[in-house]
Amino acid sequence: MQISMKCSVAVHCLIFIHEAKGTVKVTSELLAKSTGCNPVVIRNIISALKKSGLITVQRGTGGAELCAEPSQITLYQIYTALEPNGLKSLIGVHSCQERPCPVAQNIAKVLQTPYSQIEDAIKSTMEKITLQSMIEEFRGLANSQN
Amino acid sequence: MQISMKCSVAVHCLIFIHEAKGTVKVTSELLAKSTGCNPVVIRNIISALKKSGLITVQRGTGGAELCAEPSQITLYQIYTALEPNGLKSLIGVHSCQERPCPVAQNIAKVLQTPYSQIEDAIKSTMEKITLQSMIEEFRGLANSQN
DNA sequence: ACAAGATGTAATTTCAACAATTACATCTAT
DNA sequence: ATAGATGTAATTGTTGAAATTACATCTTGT
Repeated sequence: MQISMKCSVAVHCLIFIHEAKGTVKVTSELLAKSTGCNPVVIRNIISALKKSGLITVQRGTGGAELCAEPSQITLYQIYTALEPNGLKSLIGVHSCQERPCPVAQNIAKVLQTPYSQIEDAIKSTMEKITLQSMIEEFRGLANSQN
Repeated sequence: MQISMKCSVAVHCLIFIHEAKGTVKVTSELLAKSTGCNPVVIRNIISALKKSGLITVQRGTGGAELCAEPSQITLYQIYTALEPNGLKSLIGVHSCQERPCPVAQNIAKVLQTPYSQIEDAIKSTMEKITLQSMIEEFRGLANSQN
């Protein structure tokens, strides 16, 4: 599966939560309106972010807040919060090991090294991207919009 | 969508074609047996590789052969042969631009920079991986199997 | 105490993308 | 001509993601 929309929606939510701080109570209903997703989808994403310690959510009364400075939150943290299997799920290998052909029996192992290299490259790139940088980008865009 | 199984199957086919050179005629039927895919799926993959100039296929009589040295064929070439949209298709962004919220209106642009960085990282990693290196890996594994 | 408004999650439905399959036109060597 | 391939369009599963439904649980205000 792809680096799914979930990740984009999560970043959306985190920016929203940060920018709304002190002005309004951020509920799943509100985030659903902003992102265009269903409230339950939002709650699942929010729940995953919470389990990873990126945000706190006030049970019952509602309201989400960041747990850390945006400069300390990386895109990789956000991604892994949402994808328990991590980057493994990004690349697919066909299964054919039981077949009587030397290529079939070894293809999975042959692909392991290249695919790991790709995963590592994605990981280290994601680790360099912070929520802070995305918020700054957002503020620049939002200001020039007026 | 993911770096789909198609890519793994394509590498499988290319190794097969290379290793079979001079021994048997490599038909889509044969590749289908080895990979476990349907012959038509193989023909589509083979057809894409052909259009990119990586292999030649003898129309009518059958038989596929590499067009270049394995050391000159990179994983990135293989991948782009199969995915016309390239790495763009790997990362999904939710659409919410029409919504009356500054975050919603700008999120797509905010994500553009990070996602481009990820795509570039994947691309340059894939460009460093050659069919040659995968064939060597395969031969090492196949030999130690005996 | 209890109603209102939230979150947390399980279960189901919907939907889109991918792969498999069917079908058939076309090509090449014998 | 025919046998054995490739090239592709069209259709049919199949699978996984997202949306939705439903309901249990929590917190605060009254």
